[in-house]
Amino acid sequence: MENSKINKPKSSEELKSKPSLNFIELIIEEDLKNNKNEGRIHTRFPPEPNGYLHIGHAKSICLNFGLAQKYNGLCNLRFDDTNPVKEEVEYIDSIIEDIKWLGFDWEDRLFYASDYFDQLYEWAIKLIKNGKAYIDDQDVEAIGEQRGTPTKPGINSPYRNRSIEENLDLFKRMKNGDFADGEKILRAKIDMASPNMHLRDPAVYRIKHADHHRTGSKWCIYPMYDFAHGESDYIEKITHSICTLEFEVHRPLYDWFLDQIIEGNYRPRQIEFARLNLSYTIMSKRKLLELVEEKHVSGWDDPRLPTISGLRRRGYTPESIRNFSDRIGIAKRNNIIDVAMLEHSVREDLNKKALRRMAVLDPVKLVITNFPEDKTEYLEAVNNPEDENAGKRKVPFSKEIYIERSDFMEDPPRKFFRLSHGKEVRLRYAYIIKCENVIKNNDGEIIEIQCTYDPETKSGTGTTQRKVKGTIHYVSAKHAIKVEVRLYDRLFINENPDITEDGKDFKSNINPDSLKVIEGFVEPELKNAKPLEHFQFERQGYFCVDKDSTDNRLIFNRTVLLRDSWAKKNK
RNA sequence: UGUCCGAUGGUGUAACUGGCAACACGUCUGAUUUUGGUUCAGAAGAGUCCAGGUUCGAGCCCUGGUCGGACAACCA
Repeated sequence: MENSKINKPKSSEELKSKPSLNFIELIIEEDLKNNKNEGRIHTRFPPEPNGYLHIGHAKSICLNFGLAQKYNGLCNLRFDDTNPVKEEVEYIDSIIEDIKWLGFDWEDRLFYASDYFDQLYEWAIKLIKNGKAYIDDQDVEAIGEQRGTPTKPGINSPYRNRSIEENLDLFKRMKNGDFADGEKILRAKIDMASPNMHLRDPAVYRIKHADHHRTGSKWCIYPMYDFAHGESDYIEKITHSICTLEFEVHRPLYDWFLDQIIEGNYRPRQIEFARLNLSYTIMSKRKLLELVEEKHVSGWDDPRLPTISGLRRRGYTPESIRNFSDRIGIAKRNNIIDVAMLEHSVREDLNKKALRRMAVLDPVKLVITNFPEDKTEYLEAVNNPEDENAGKRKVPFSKEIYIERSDFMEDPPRKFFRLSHGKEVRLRYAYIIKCENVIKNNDGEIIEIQCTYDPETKSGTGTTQRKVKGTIHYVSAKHAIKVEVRLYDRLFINENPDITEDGKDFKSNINPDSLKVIEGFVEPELKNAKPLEHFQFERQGYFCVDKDSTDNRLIFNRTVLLRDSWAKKNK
């Protein structure tokens, strides 16, 4: 009878019908099956407002909000604002803007840990009353010394066995402002010999005479993360509290604090996953701050930064970031994702959406000698071959045009499909031209290319039998708009910017050529382009209008290059 | 002489309660193409960290190693 199980193949139908789940979804589905927490799924995204959100946060946002959507649950936005000296309103605003932009909605569930300060204070008193917390008079150093090391147990504080009454009184006086910062601290009474450092009587409440962005001067004591976080989850009825791996060691403490207050069957569960790492990118908030403050970049929204606001300004779309998040998956092992994956996600999205335009970024003048002097022809051009609804436009064409310097070569290699002496190419949407002559200046630099065109080869007439291998883009000289173009490249030279020579820090790996500002010519259709609009400059890449643009001067940011198998082959 | 976590192609993620490894990115061919883009067709690339064990059968289970990561803030 056992044999019936032998060699039973999986049918491909079976495999298709079951989309693979990540380990968190596996946990959720198990919980659902057991009707845990009445079958509710409730997650939260809990940023600390001490910096701008980055692509790593986007992973977490997509995870938390995505899980809620998938399982018909809810996801709260909760600011973890328990440390007033590090947190600022500017960050709150940017975080809200970024999550909305990514396309997620917390409805009326915008919360702050500071909303719960009263309740948290009550629970702290409960801890004291139950003999689970005490006031320590020692300073940071003394407490640090007593904590031991991961391999050496700590020792008890001399204040560990104060009476409950004294603790209660002292705690109240802490709250009332009778003590200076650091003079007293409330500690959980757990186990100074625990192999888990976080269980060695961790801090619960510390004194900070600082105004809070929401509670003003009401408090001069503030709860620590470990205490506030789990209890806030409990207050909000969160079922799955998802955070990154470094909090794994905190989980026993998360559970311990919960144990002190929990009533009934409902209980939130902390689950950890591996944070996102991207090659050639720095993700640490502290280091990003450093780049901003030391002006290595123009600000938090510098298009070279992996911040959400930077990516937005660079020209990334919310869809591309969400798709990226889906693609990279969720697991517990440390990872470094190739930025090529991110770039693929934008190209994929922008290919479908971006209107095509012609732009010459490194211009050289080309004169069509047999084209009438004052004539302008308006040629019909497709706005987006991937989207019929995008329509068409007219592109001006005249005797003098600009083409890309790299589209002409005097000594072309094999398989060079562009212009060279005596060779022909098609001008996109226009005619086939033939190079007759080249004019150089005294330095040997080409300043003008002279060509003839064949009027019989006009695009779209369908009469042309002649085939040419290459098609190049151009902009009519007298119709061209001069614009600024910011060419971005990766901010760091190293795949892992943290690997440096001895004595140097990650900033020694900054790519000196991460930004090149140039002037180029674009077709007149672009005249009224608005900030954040996306375009594909044909044969070059995707570009996005920068917010620094004015009526007189358009500025484009290069989002990403087009794939270029020719360039790759010739590397 | 600690505790916790992890280990699958170059990268990342899968493989449902064990049934000889799939998908995506990347790479390389070729076709199509008025974007050297897109699209399409195809290829190469791992035998799952190591050693044992259980089993008809192990990437999945067990034991022991190895390697990597996290933890000693009155930060989150």
